[in-house]
Amino acid sequence: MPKPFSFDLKTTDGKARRGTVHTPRGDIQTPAFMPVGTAATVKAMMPESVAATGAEILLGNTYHLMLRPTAERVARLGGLHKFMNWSGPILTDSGGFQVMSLTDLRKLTEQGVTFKSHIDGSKHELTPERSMEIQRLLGSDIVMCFDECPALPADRKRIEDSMELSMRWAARSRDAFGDRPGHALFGIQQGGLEEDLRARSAEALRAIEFDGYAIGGLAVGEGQEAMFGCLDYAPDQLPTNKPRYLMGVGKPSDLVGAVARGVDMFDCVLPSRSGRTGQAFTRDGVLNLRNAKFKDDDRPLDPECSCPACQNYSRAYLHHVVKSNEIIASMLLTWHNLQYYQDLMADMRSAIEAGRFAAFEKEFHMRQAG
RNA sequence: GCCGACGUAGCUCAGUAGGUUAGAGCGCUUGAUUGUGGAUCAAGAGGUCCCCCGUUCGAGCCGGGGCGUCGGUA
Repeated sequence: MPKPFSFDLKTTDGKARRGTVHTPRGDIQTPAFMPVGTAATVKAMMPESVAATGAEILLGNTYHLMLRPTAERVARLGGLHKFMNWSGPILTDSGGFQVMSLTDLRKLTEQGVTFKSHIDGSKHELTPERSMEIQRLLGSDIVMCFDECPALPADRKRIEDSMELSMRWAARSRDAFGDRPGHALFGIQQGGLEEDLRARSAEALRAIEFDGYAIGGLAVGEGQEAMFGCLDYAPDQLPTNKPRYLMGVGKPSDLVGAVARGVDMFDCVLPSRSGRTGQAFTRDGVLNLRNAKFKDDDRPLDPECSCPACQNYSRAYLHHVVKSNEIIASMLLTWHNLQYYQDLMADMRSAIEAGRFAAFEKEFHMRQAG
């Protein structure tokens, strides 16, 4: 059987890596950005439009889908790909992040987490075993370990205990996942901003063996400088021959800095959420389309962008529909932001291939600042 | 013409026995947003309390007059 899931590292430039993740549902060129489609939809986007931006893989979410419409129903209806009309690979988060983000609605034990549904208040239990089962029912191509992720800042004891729990859960996730050719299981490194804890976490994960390794627990309140400080060593602690995925990151400058430090994959709600709140990422920095200064601005959002928002509409129009709360505002700005993110990743891939990533990084920062 | 109600922020309205710097919601002007609770949060600007006179130590509030809006009526 041909390698059903694999990673080819093609070339490196400094620490930056250019590779390809092969899956039965298609290849993913890395460094890659994965749009977030929490509830079986990238909000405000048709799946074919998401594909048109160049995205090769999407995220789905265990927690949200288990509550509604439930994993069993998705399975009965033919799996998540068919259900949401996305034929490419899908990575599913395990619900671990909601352990943190829904902190008021959950109870944490060694066994797992009990959530109170934010929809109707009903109780639901999530364990490593149940998370694996849900992600299998969804038909996820890249399954994430069930982990726990403390918000920062947190004291060392809390971070250490949490990391060790996540490592025990990683082992349980591995056992529960079993052997599923064509489907990958990624481990998630924790350890906050403590280098030795990160090292111990990486060691534990490498001993278990995964198809890819995520760096979790970052971009949770520590700031970019501290995050980069951690990324100066964290990726190096993970295997070189497997994809490295920085979870939940980030702003364009976060992506560039993380690629420079050896990260291959990203996901973030920022381009889609910001699109819905009027914020646009462009080659010349961030624009907030709510701002009154765009009322009479006849220029395109980003003249170098190929997306429909930039090709067919003015900043004045985008301002108007944002202020009027029109649905098309979310559609156009989300599309633009996702296009910009994909273009940024493509530019980084080209720069690495050409061995000029350092120069790219410099130019990027100059334009964003200017 | 007469009777009645009303007049406070851009809008809709609160405003407690008359008591410091007059409030709310929405809107407006900004900012935040990182493994999405279609979420949320933060900051700011904005007032001749319709006008005049009076009572009072002190008036958005009480009295008189005027103006305006709305309703009723002839």
